Amino acid sequence: MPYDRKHSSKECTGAMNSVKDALYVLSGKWKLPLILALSEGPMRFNEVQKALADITPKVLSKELRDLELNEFVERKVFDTVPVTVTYELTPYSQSVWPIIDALKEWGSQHRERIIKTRRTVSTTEKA
Amino acid sequence: MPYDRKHSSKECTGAMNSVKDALYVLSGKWKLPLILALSEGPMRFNEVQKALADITPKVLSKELRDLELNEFVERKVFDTVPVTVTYELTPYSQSVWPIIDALKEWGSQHRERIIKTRRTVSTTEKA
DNA sequence: CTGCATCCTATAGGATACTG
DNA sequence: CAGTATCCTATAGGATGCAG
Repeated sequence: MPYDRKHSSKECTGAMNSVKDALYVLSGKWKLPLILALSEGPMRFNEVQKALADITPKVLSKELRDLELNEFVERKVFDTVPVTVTYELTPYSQSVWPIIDALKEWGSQHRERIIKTRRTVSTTEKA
Repeated sequence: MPYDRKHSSKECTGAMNSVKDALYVLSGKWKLPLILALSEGPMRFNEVQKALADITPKVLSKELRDLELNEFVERKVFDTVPVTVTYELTPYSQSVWPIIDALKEWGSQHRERIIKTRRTVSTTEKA
């Protein structure tokens, strides 16, 4: 069976590692949607939660801390009563925009074609 | 920090759903790397396994079936002895290339900055 | 060679309740 | 308001062995 290799596997391995690395920080159910949500501007904890619709505080809290760690998000505490906390994107976070954009584009164009292999209901319809 | 990313929350919700949908099919540790690997041309099961380096047959098998379900990959069986099976990308799979590309680009540019929050070692170094 | 069966672990993610 | 604490489930992912 003769196949033809399109390019060297060396190149591919490098690319593979890059993709894996990116995936490492950005994959998961919430990271990218979270960044997308925050692109509207600084938001408070509750507002973010509302924007994400179905995320629980525990998970949201963890995700935000992860994003903070990787400097995508900055957390600001205002000494009011009661305390006010906002989350906003860092300039650095702009670097992931192409990814979100590609995902958004793809999702909007192929939504109908998607075959659900898991039972998790993602968005549009609930049952 | 002024960004230009402000837009109405309506738009944002739509975008969010698109992103979630895309993530639904494409997220996970292997889907995208797998597609990247197969971009070299048709490969046999063992070859794919080698290309992915550290994936087990069970997982590989499942991932390939998922990709097949969503028509990113076509499985071809050749009636030889022993049987030969190849996997290759469908034309449709090209639609996800922008995503892989964005990921690859981002990964290669920000690799050094990544903070590992989990102990899973993704690629470049083992410990 | 291809890849399923079985068993197992880790972790992502969630429900619910509660606190400074 | 902004989370944390606790408990829990599902799933991703892995190890090993075997079968067509």
